Amino acid sequence: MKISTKGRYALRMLIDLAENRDQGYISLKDIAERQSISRKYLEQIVQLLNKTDMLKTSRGYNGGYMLAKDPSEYRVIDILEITEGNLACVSCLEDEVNECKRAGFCKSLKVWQGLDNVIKNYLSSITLQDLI
Amino acid sequence: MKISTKGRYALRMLIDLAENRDQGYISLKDIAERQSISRKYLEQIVQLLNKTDMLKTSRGYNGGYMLAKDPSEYRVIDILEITEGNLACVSCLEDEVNECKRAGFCKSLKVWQGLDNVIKNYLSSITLQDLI
DNA sequence: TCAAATCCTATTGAGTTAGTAGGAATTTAA
DNA sequence: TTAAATTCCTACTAACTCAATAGGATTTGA
Repeated sequence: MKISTKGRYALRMLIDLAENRDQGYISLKDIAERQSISRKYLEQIVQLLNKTDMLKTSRGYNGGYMLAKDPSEYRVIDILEITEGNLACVSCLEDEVNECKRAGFCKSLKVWQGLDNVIKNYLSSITLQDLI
Repeated sequence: MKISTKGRYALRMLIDLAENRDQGYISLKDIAERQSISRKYLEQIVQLLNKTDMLKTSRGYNGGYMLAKDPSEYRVIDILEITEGNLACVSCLEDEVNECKRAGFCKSLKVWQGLDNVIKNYLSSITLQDLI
């Protein structure tokens, strides 16, 4: 029941970009140093974010990344779903339709549905704006 | 960010015991069959619960397990902490005192503290009584 | 042209998960 | 007294995930 380094580092990176969003493009080298994260590992994580429209990128000399939108438009839940994968706390809640044969009579299911709700409600309520 | 089979199976086993608590000692064989869980695996999980005062045990012929207390006294959070280990959503929140060097200025920490709170509040609010 | 940066993909050691397996100890019924 | 049914204890393992490391291709500004 742990958030992995991918999700944690991604959030720290985006907070860093939000804090420095008046500085133009920020290189991974700078972020990696400020955040004490391996630059090579951060490269992989940023590619996950880069598949979405969250970031603007500049390659080559003086290149780097910047936020594509206002910090208030980055919900923590979206950041984590991109980097951690499905946030469902049990696998039978990963899909829209519960495929588990026991779903119809499973007494424990309501625990997981409720847990899923409080987690997702909470993470939906926070944006980068709240963290800088 | 998943609850493992240990926690899920333990909860299902205890719900089963709560539902059948007027039937005397219930064998793992019966529970394993009703719940479609490997008996041998369930043996390991029940030993985790058995280290606490949650269960009464009878060995030998016609032996089995029963709840030691009223279902309302079994909080889901306690069941999961015993079987899953520490439920903290990030490792820096596992101990009473946060040992992370970055804790003093980490902007992401408040996300994890808040998430930890909503998870633990929710899981503390549910008992076996609510699930039968 | 060179240096600094992103982009892309392969590999790997360590740890975790979800069991399987075998047998010892205990208890009751026949 | 013996056999069967049960818990108790511990070792093992295949598959998977995590957290990087690594090497180089590509792009771009000075």
